[in-house]
Parts: sequence; C-alpha cells; structure tokens
Amino acid sequence: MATKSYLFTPSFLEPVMKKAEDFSEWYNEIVEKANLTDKRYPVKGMNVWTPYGWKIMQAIDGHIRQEFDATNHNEVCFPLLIPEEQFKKEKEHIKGFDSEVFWVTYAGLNPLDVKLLLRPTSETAMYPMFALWVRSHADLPLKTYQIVNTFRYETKQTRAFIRVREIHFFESHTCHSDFEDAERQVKEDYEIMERLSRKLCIPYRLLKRTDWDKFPGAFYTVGIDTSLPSGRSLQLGSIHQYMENFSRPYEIKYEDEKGEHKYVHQTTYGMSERLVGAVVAIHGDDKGLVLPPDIATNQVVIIPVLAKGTTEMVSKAAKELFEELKSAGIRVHLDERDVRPGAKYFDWELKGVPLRLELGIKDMEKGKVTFVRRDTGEKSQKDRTGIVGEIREMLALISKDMFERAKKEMDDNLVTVDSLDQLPEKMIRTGWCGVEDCGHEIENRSGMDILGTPVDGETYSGACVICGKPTKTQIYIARAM
RNA sequence: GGGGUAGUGGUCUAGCUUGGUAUGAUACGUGCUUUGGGAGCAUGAGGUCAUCGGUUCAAAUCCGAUCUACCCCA
Repeated sequence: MATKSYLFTPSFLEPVMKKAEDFSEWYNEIVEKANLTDKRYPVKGMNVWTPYGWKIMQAIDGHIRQEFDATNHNEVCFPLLIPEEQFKKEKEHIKGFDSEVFWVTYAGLNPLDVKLLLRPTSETAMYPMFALWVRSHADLPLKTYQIVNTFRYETKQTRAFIRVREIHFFESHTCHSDFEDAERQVKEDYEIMERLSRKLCIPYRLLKRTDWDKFPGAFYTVGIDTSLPSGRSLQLGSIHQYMENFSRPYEIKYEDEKGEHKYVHQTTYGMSERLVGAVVAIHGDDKGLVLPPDIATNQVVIIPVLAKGTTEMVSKAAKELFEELKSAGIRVHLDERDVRPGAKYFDWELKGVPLRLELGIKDMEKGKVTFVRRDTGEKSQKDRTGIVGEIREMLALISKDMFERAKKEMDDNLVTVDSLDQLPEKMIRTGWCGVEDCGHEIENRSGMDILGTPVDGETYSGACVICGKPTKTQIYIARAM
C-alpha cells in the first residue's frame, strides 16, 4: 500500500539535516550515521574510534608517517605521564596549559609524593631526554615525531574530532644547531603540509599568529587554517619556532666544532584528528560522507545487480572484477549482501566511497561496467577491458576535482573589508597597524578571533581598521569553530 | 565562564501534566520470495525507563544532586 510509507516513516528516511541549513546539526548527524565514532562513551570529550573512523584516521596517519619518514624524521613514542617538576620548567608553557591538564594524584589508595600529569602535548616529556641525547653538533639536527593520544581538559563545548579532551595527536619535534637551520625546518614543514593537503583534498592558509595568541613558549607560531562551509575557521594544525625558549630551561646543549657549548634551536609541528573532522565538514553532503580517494578505506565498491536467472553469471563476473582490481592494488570492496542494490547505493554513499561500480546483466551484454562518482553523482559506462586504467584515472580526477571545489569554496569565503560594521559570517581580511591594543579592539568589535598574517608574502596596502594608520600588514579574522 | 533544552530495547519515539513495570516504528535473527535507487510476508529475540539519593503502600512519571548530549551568550 502506497499510503503506508506516509504513515510509518523508517528512521533512515527521517528528514536528514541539510548541510546548508544547519551545518552544526548536519555534522553531528553525519559523524554518527556514517559510523566514524561512537559518542556514547560516558566521558565528556572522549569518544570511541569505531572501525570505519579508525581506518580513515590510520590512512591519514599513514600519509603523515610517509611524509615525515621521507624527510628523515624518526618516529618515537614517549610515556603518557609527566612528573610535575619536569612540566613546570618553562614558565610560559605552564601558564598556557595549567588550567587544562589532567592530574594523576593517587596510586591505588595512596596519594603520590610526586604528582603526575597526562601530557597535553609532549615538550616537557621529551626535552629532558633530548638533553641527554644531544651531545655534539654531529647529533644535530635531531628530527623526531610521534603519534599518540594527549589530554586537555577543554572547557568549551566538545565536538567529535574537532574539540575533544583525549586527542589523537601527531607532533614532530626537532632540534637544530642554529636559528637558520630551524627556519629551514619550518619551510620543510610547509612543503609537507602542501603535499598532505592534496591527498586530503583540503585547502588551507598559513597564518602567523599574533604574539598574544602564539603557542605557549613559542618564539612564533604559524597556524594552518581552513574555512568551513559555515563560514567559521578551523585550525588543522600548527608549526612553531621555539628558538632557545625550551632548550635553555631544559638545558639541551651541544658542543660545536670550536668546542663551544650552545643551546639548540627547536621547532615543532602539530596536527590531530581534526583532519578527519575537516574532511567530513568540507567534503560531506546531504547524502553523507565524501572521502578523498587517497584516504578512503574503500576507493571502489562493486555492486553486483542480480536478477532471476542471471545470478550466478553476474556474481561470478563481479568476483572476477573484484580480484582484478584487488591485485592491481586498488582498495576495493565487493558488496555481496543479500539486500537490494538500491539499499547498497544509499549505504555506500553515506560512507563516502569515491567510486561505485555497478555490474548487471545489461552491462555484461555490452561488455561494460557502470561507474558512479560519489563527489558529483555522475554516471558513465566504461569498457570492461582496460578497466584498471579507467579507475585509476577516475580516482585521480575525483581527487583533483574535490580539491579544486574546496579551494574555490575557501576562496569564495574570504572577504576584504575596511570597516568592522556588519561583518558576514566568513573569513575576513583587513588592515592592522600591528599594535596590540588595536588588535584586541579588532577582536572585541568583530566578535571574531585574529588568526594572523599570511606567511606567503601576499601584498596588501591599506589602513589599520581601528586607528586608520597606513599599513602593509593584513590580518585574517574569523569566528573559530 | 554564564544561561537553556533533553536523556525510555541498537536507533528514533509514545507514556510524565493527573504515580500502579512501558507504545509504535526501524534496525537485528530465522524462513520464503525479490533484486538497475532505501522490497514484501511470516516469525523470533531485545528494556535495572542515564546514575545516585529522597517522597510514597507503590516512581519512567513528583523532588534534589550528579553524569552525558545538544543549543544560545560572553
């Protein structure tokens, strides 16, 4: 009966929140329905990584590892707990994190003599060890990284992947003989980000943070920021130049060629599961996730379309297709579940598989396979012979198109203004004289955060939006996610 | 940091005003049938009503606290 579907609406047909109408609600829904995380774990800001979400995170981590290994970083893994004294050596650093650390104060029933904290980041865990490891200029540069969980007691509203209290964290830490070598490292970090950005199909801007917003203890901080469809900014990571700010309190010294003892210059680079959040937020649509081919768990899903009388033949052909793609190194899944094809289409669209192949008797008769792109929904038919090449090309095209679409969206989301009245909910570019008071005034009047000034030397000439003094310094401001 | 809303099988939900152990859908298991955009029929299983405490002969329901989720403002 046709009327039945009106009376009883199955849960999966419940009106899905539209991304354009209520981004925040849409994000929460998509993260749960696509099975990326289970938010039911009963500790605030600590969610369970479910298999599908974890595989995507692992794929991203894989690309990160590949990049840092290729640039001669070595992976390490430091302990989770840090003794109080060791944490408190660098004063600015403590000021920045003191209010958000979790403490371990008991062991069993007894209070601990030396309180331990859960790392909010690993500088203070690593640097006393670096002081032991670095003896001479021959030990430099020391380039390390680790991918571990860190803990921060967030007071703001938590949100899956974007603001959590247990953070899946990537951090590189390097030591250099001088400032210039550390600067070279920062440049290398930019190059790494550029390559990662292409794989994730996520555009970004490198913005040098203001002095009052830099990482606690840093000499300077460069934020890696992107724009969300809601107009808010999302920080994907950050790169820091520490100079000798940490090496002095932690006494990381080396003996140079002349026998002089010098402090090392340090840098760090941090990123987190926010990368997953950004992929979801930037590429997802009203049907679900859209995964970039480079990080998709399944790049291709094959749906056999079985009909009475052709079941065995089609099923066999689908298996052969699967084996061929698999041995060609394509991450492929053959969906043999006993449900109708339509149900599978919806399911894999929700999960964001970049390319769907449909194979039924109609295709087979023509020696074809039906291709359906997830990003555009576009359908086409390709010859069964030479299909591996077609798929590789299609995946590369999808990746390129996804990046370009997102880049255009980010660029369209930027407005340049010379007044702070009636600001749209977008990324805003304006002039700033560089004086801190004017900076705070910009934040107060706009109700937004200053993200910083572009590091790529983008030119600007105008006036400070507050005091009106001519300036060549521009700043980007936005409401942060 | 300040304020608000909510929590009932896996999921969504009825019931709460006016106390008497819980409604329906979906998802899940099994069988038959079906398969190019969310199939149908039959049958089965699944709930300490978030937690702790209070009021009461009796609490999903009333009261308090806590936890969690979501929304708004600084």
